[in-house]
Amino acid sequence: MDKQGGHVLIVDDERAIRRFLRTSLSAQGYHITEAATGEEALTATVQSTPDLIILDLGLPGMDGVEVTRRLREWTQVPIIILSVIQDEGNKIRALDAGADDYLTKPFGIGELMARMRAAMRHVVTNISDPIFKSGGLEVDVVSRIVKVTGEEIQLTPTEYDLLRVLVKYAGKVLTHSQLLREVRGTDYQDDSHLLRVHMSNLRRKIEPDPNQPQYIMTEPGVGYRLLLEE
Amino acid sequence: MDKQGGHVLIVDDERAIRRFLRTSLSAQGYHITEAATGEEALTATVQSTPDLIILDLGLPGMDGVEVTRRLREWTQVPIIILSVIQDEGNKIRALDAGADDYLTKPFGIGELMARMRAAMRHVVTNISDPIFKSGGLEVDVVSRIVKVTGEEIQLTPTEYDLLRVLVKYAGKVLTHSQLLREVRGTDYQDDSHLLRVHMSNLRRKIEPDPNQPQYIMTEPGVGYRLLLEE
DNA sequence: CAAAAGCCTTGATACTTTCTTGATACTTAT
DNA sequence: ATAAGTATCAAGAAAGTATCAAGGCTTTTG
Repeated sequence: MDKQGGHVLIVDDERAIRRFLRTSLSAQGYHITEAATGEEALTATVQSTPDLIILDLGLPGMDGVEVTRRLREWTQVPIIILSVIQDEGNKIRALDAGADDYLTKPFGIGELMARMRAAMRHVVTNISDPIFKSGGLEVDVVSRIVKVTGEEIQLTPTEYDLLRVLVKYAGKVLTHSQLLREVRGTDYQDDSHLLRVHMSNLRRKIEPDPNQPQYIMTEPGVGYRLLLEE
Repeated sequence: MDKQGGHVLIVDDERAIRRFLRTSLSAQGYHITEAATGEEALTATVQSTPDLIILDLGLPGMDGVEVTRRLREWTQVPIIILSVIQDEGNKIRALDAGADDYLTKPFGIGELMARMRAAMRHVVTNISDPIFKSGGLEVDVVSRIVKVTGEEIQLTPTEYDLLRVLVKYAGKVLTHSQLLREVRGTDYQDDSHLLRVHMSNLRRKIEPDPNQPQYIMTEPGVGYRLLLEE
């Protein structure tokens, strides 16, 4: 269904199963990381911050339930358990340890992917938008809404894109070509006049006094930078 | 495990199964409401605001998938599907319609309860008001009735879907392709002309003055967004 | 079964907003 | 004072938007 599915960590001691999952999921646009043991799974979760974990129950050493428990001490990432064990007690233990779903092998890859989509839905729907704030400036990049001292501001696509890139690298200096490249592609990356016009329009809309910028600072000879404030 | 488990709506046309579930879940401290048909399920969800819904797939009339779809138009309440059908396609359809889990009969009551606990862990939000209001606009997403300043308005299916998606993401900017995808599927997501015609028709029906929209704002170069008021 | 009604889709056209370009003034450092 | 870089204004070009109307499809009705 949806391409660009996100990042999935596959934990299984059997190489064949990892390969099967990697192939199937990659084809659907998921980005894959693999781990073969429980310990590896824990470090891989920290390092690669997956959007979902597929976890085999029967790992050597630290088993799936224990891995789940350890993960749930600090993260809410969706976990889907795979297992050959049909036993109800096992399912209950795994789910109560914090797993989101439990699937017995053999399973259909279509069903697994449907359950993955279901598990990942929870995360997005329940978390409110991350909002960038600096002084009186607020940028909600999910809703695409910009406010200055509580008042909503209307920006053109280019102006908004410019601001979005500045927010993305807030506090850091962005060169003219970096900004142009991110906003209008490589073709325009030398047209700094164009950038200045758009920047002027953007400032007129968000700066209380464009002559004395409060948010977007000019770095002469280099580019611009968005000020970070508490 | 947990007593005082919350409020569960059981939807099944077989009285025996409803009774079995009611008995088992009541013993665990859950408060139970029952429904025998899809239509009853929809009204019961509004009236009793359950924390979780157990939904049989094979209902007479409106089936479980359709009930799920209708519920997901406005609420995120966890839905666990029960079914005698093992077929993978059925599972995928139900999960993609918005169900949280799918359990085939016969099932262990212990597993069901573990899956219920897992499903309820996700939810932070309560059931929202199924009637959206903003200024003089009222959208009842359960009965699909739209009113402007108290007057009922007749919308075509496409117009209603468009409005429903706008309501679902009220206050947020929706791009043309997002709107088209939710309303007509991925095939049409580039046909922005089509979107404009429908949007124009919708506005003619709900906006007092389509030249100066009060509800549906155009975000030039991006898409549309439904205004939130008080 | 045919006619009518309603809806979706497409094309044409007028309209609005945004982008780009050129001209001009300003700032800062040498 | 000059040169290089920066900011702003204004106008034409380009892109995006709103609306009307006609044709085709499906569903409802007589």
